[in-house]
Amino acid sequence: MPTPKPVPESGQRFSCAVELTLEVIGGKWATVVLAHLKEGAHRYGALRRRIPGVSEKVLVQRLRGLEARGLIERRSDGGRPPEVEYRLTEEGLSLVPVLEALYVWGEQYAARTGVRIELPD
Amino acid sequence: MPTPKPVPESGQRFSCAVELTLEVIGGKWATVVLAHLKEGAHRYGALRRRIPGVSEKVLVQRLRGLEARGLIERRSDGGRPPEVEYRLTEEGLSLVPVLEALYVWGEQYAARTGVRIELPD
DNA sequence: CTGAATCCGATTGGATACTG
DNA sequence: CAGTATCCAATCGGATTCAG
Repeated sequence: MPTPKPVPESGQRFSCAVELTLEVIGGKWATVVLAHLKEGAHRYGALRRRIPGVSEKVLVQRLRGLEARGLIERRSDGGRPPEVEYRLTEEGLSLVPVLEALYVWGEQYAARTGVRIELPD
Repeated sequence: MPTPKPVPESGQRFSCAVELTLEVIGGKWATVVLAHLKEGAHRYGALRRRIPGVSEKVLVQRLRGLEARGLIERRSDGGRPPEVEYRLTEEGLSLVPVLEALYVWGEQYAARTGVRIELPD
């Protein structure tokens, strides 16, 4: 696995490995985006439809942030109308076990509590 | 496993199981607290020393929130000076695979990037 | 020792309108 | 189609002080 680019803000202290992980994939939507990309490459519009709860601004912020961290890759064909795809990088693929764990727990919690998860599409 | 108490805010919509998980254990410090309690019961002061990056206010907020969600239990002996212990509930124990995944990824990322994790104590 | 209370700034998130 | 640009609200988080 190639070494990823940007190490978290130097000068920061981490007292637990979980703190570091959260520094990289924390926030309300980063893991949701990654969980969808785990299923394969998605176009921008497809991500929007699959994550209706996030605003465009925040979605783009997350995509740019994850790209800067080397977890996802953006591919544009440069045509008109534009066609842009996002996919996990090799580095991003290393997160699959984390994303799986988050997904499985959510499913089980939903089943236990009766919370409904309504998939778009 | 007993059904936990408070289902996330009714009226909210979840389009992916990961969104639901994040609703329950999202935020900057919740998983860090849980990861320490995964190793066994801790007194309040011990948690503070192990998580030097969090302020007292936020630590107490997280402890109260996780308690309300039924993920941790607070036990006080009522003496003076007081002695309070926190531990994972059965419900909280269901999160262990998630916490493990977050921890393992953080350790590997630290090794790849050279980030140092400095344990207190 | 285990908190509660207060004040405040920083960060995040959301609605809407606009563009190549 | 895939974004930008603004403006604003809400939440999160930090430092400090006080208390039983």
